[in-house]
Amino acid sequence: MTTKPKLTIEDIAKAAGVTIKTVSRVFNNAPNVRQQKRDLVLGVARDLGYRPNISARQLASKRSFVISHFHDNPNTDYLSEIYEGMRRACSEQGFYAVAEKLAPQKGSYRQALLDYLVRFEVDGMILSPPISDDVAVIREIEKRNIPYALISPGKKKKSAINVFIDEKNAGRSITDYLIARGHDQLAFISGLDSHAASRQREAGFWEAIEVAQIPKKNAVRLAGDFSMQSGFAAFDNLMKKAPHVTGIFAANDEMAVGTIVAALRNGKKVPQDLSVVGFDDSPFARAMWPAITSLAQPVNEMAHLSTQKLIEWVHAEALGQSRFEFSTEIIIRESCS
Amino acid sequence: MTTKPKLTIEDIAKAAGVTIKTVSRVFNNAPNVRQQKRDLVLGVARDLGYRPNISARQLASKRSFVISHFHDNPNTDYLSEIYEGMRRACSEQGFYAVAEKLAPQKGSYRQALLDYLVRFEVDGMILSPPISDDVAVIREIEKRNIPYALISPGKKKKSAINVFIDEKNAGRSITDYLIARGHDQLAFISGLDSHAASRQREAGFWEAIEVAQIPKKNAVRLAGDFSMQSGFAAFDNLMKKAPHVTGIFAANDEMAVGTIVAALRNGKKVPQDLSVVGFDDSPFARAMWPAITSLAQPVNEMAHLSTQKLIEWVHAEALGQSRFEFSTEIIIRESCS
DNA sequence: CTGAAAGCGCTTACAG
DNA sequence: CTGAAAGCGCTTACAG
Repeated sequence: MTTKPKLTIEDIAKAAGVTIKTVSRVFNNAPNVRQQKRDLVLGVARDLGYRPNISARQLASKRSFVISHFHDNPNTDYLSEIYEGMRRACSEQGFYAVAEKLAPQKGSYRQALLDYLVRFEVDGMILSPPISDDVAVIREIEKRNIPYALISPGKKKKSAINVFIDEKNAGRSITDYLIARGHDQLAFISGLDSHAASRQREAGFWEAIEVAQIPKKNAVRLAGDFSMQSGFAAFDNLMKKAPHVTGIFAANDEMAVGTIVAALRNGKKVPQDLSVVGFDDSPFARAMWPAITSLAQPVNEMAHLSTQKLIEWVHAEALGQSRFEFSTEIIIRESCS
Repeated sequence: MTTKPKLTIEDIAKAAGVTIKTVSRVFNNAPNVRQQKRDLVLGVARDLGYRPNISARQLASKRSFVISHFHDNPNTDYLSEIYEGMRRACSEQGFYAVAEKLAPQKGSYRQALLDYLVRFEVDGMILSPPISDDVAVIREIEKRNIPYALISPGKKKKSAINVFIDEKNAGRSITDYLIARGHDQLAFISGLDSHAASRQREAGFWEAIEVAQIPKKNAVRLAGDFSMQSGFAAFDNLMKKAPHVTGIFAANDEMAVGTIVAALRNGKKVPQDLSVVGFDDSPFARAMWPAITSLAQPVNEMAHLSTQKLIEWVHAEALGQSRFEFSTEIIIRESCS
């Protein structure tokens, strides 16, 4: 590409009347610079349109300035929210965001991760479910002292950044919502058991039932795996096991969609004959007809904060606060009456 | 992160008994190295586990080694296929793949693109629909002499890499499929008119009808915008305008899903009462119930080839072959009888 | 065609 | 706390 006369750290130093060391410090958020000088340098840099050269920083500092999200999850809506949150935080701080999909055919997570870590020498990693609970992966990362963040882990790690919602409480509140609308014959469609979130959401479901003093026999658990197909199957199962159920809580929106489609095929109207609520507030939930009432978690913000805290950790070379809980909300639409 | 003793170009040069210049040439696919020496160097590098330091290359060569996909398209399945294809090609060649989502609230494409180009100094860009037909964006890229590739452009550019399928022919062939199954009352649900692909698929639809000598009045066009909601609306429209239609070709799978859901809600069975085919072979098509017969295009491969050719262009500093057509296939499932 | 050296734009010990 | 200098690992003119 065409190279216009590129500003260097020296140009800024001269223009601000300081040494390049000071400029370097300012751009690395290092201590020992008076606020006044910091503002001066930043002002000059902004006026001149200076941006530090990433390659030079990488080479000199032996850092990669790469934050990587390692994942194996077919939910592209979820993944793209994470990527977008990461990308925002990275771009604010002069880092690169990389999303690495694990190709299952390539062998084990562990081997793929190892290859990856050796290759890119990332400065920080973000893990999302189900990898955020993969002890072998976490062990490899810790062995290399790479700062990392866990999004929605089943088990929080003291030595990592943990960003999460209260899954149980979320499951509880959306079940409370079903109950408040008058439903007392309920079903829960689970996700994959390997995702801690599914188990926790289920715990919330049962808690709501207990608190509302609904007899346990009036509630049923249907096994799913987060896929739309498992939502179809769950509905079939429901018709066999508990056809009297009127309120369903699916552990994610895709299964809610599957359940609704299956219900329609069987001549049931949603929400008149059957109320269905989902989880995630995915584009799906908005797009479906009827649009799906769903519990929303701020995935984009969670990824953004994870990345910010990760970058702070990289700079400070020490982990600060390690737990960050986000709140959720129920987005009310038409699938539950 | 922990730094193990890092191999440099000098270590490889010594081990192979050549100068660092030769090693550098080998890793840049530069000419003037005998095949024998090339193999020797690559062999030594592989044995020792050497990888060139990207930052050093960037700094010395003034290249960024970044290939960027600039997009504004809500279809995350499509986007993730593109990203994955790019990422594979980049990782094979020591480049970075970056996906940049245009935040619509930030103002015009053009401004966002400018900010972006200045900021990252990318070595190559990939544009996908609808941006692959945005003349203002293309003008800015050409002004800066940045190599770029267009995925599925409406108008091919001689000065760019064009990777595409024959959209019209694809639309023709899936319509032929509907006709061959005995349907002679047909509907086409269009996508956004700003996407050339939708117009071309429609042209194929009408061609098939003409060739099959089906009276034009037996076919109808319903306006959609690629969203699931527009599929719902299209079905409603269809019931008003042409309730006798039995075969529907939706310009993408999301609209096919919407149409099917709407049909189910209205007590119609798919495919018994209504056959529906889609386009893209998205995860949606596979997951729906009934699973959707759809025209598949190899998006991942298209992105992979675009990126490979882009990197070749960057290295050679000249554009080679500029047009690459991919073939498509119909994936037959249950939504069309 | 090949070799020795300068240089890319930063960061980081190391003296002062 | 600050300044001058070395150095990160490559590529690229520039002499030979």
